[in-house]
Amino acid sequence: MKRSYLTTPIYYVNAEPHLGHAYTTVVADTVARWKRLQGYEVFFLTGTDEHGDKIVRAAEARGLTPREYVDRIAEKFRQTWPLLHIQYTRFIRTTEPDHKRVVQHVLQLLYEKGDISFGEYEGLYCFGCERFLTRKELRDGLCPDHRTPPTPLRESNYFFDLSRYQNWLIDHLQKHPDFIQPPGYREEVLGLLREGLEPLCISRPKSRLSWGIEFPFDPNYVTYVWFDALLNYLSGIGYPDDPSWEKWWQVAEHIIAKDILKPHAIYWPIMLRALGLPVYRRLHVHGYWNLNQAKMSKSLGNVVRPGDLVSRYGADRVRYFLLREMAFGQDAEFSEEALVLRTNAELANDFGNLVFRTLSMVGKYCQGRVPVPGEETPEDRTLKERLLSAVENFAREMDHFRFHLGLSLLNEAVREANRYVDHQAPWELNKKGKQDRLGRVLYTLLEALRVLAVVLWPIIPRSSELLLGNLGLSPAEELSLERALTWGRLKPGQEVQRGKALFPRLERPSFEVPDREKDSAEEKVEEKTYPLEEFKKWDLRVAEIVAAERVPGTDRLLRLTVRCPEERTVVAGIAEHYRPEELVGKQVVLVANLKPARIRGVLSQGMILAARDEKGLKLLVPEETVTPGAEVG
RNA sequence: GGCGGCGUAGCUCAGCGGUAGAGCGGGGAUCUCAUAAGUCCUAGGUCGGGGGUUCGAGUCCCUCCGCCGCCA
Repeated sequence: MKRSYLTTPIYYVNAEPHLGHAYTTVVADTVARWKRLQGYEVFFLTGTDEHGDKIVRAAEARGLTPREYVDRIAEKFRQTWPLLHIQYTRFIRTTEPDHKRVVQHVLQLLYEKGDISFGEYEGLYCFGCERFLTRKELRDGLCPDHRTPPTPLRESNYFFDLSRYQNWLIDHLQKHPDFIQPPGYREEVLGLLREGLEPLCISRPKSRLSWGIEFPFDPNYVTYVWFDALLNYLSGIGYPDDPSWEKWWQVAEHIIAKDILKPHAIYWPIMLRALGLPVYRRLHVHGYWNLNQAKMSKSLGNVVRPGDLVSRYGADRVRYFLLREMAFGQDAEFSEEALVLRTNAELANDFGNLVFRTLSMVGKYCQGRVPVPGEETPEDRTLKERLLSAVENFAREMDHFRFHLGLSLLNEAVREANRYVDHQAPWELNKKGKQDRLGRVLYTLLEALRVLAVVLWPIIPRSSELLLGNLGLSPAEELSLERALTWGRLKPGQEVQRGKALFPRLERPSFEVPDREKDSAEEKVEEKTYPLEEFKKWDLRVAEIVAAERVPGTDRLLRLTVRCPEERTVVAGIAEHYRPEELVGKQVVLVANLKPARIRGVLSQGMILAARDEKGLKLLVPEETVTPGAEVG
């Protein structure tokens, strides 16, 4: 059995999930699905990193214990991934007892081996920040945050001696050129290694930080940062107790963003080496998404929340854009405008429309059944061969994480198919009653759709499965690369559905700030009707009320916490009509892109819709329960 | 300060020694099965500035300018 073990980093829970997390995880999920298509057994690990003083401070700022805080944020991560159709095998948290045991086991082992030493460290400590500052961070000799001089402080800590393994690692990198990909990052690591490695401080005294994993041989210290976090890749597959960990570890591939290259490319291999374990097989490093604010709608704000994007554009569109727009390894620009333009052009106009026009013609000309194909002509063969060869090249690119190149190859094949439709003109064949020829042309197109649906599954899983269903096929049967490439699986006579458009074309958004004066002048001459585009500016969604309480000192105001799907606070003037306790659990309609307003000291991020007449006020609610965040329109 | 990367058509980028490319956007034409979608034609950009190597340089070397990483 071919196996694959893929990991994302465990995400640090000092912030909520953002676009960068989403990208890494989408990549991992896509590769996992790609491997499954090829018949691999896959273990896909993701999770959260939950120790450290930043967590303690973030928790304090919200009046929570670290435990309460990490539970809350970890849950947000866990809930975000299904929205993007991500299917991981296991979600690991560094605060789990199993993980703690592994970390302690490893610390003990390395301590006994002599790789961990105790030593004194001297540095500049800021009591305000509760941490040591590097000289680089200082501004005019002062702490940049507190504007106070740092205090020189000595502290004893445990250190992991990296330098003993430096030459071994250089050697390993030279013998395995594709250990770190793309190659630019390998060069960077070799550069770092040539400069020499300092001992890595891996502890914090408990007096200063208690939120961590205790050293098994010294209860006065806890582990710090990387030692704890990196080991998740082992504890996540059951190391050392569950014997199956080894079969996964042999094929481990890590996917990370470039900001954590050093720990993954240097500390981690050395830790593994010190433990006497084989190093992972490969490290895949990607770049950053730069947010182009000018081309973003206002309501998304500074941090792009994956849940927001999905509720606006749908998971498949978002996944496609992320993989298509970024050359893996390099930085890329993110904007909603680019997302709309790209997915309109490639998913709606080219691919979606090819699907729709083909199924539509089969409906009209063949009674909605797979036609009996007539004799194959060179044109048919050419389309088939170009498509299959595009898929082969796509496979090569996918294997190398060059998703953007792979997808552009499939786009070329889609264009080829659109050309084929125009040249063969099935509507002409139908008029002239050339049934055999018509059957062959539409059969060829249906087969092309089948192949595309399967190979696109790793990128746009939901749409792929819908399409296979419309073709009268079962995804469970068809989702195999080998089967995809076997031409002629569709059986004449089988019923197909046209279905709805897979990727409805989106209006091109307007991101310019509206010119108020001009708008109002126009409104005066216009009647009080507005084009549809006006309505589409409003982001209306179904929100579920998870908490409600009166705003103190007011008669009319309630403070609501809603899920849509992210959590928001909304102030609503409905206290005269609804009691807080009867609202919890109710689904309502939220205006999600209203400018936030502070009402009685509470920041309200949206407005709840209600109808009012002489009898009072009634909230607008969906007829049946829907997914929180569902679009209203 | 050290190491590295980048700067090519309006936008996003490919090209890495031999007559400047793609996609999108824009402009024009056309079919009508289709999601105002498809298909066809169309962009004349000192390839950041300057110098050098070469028969010949976005493509190699040097230097300057502007961005951006990593390290100290």
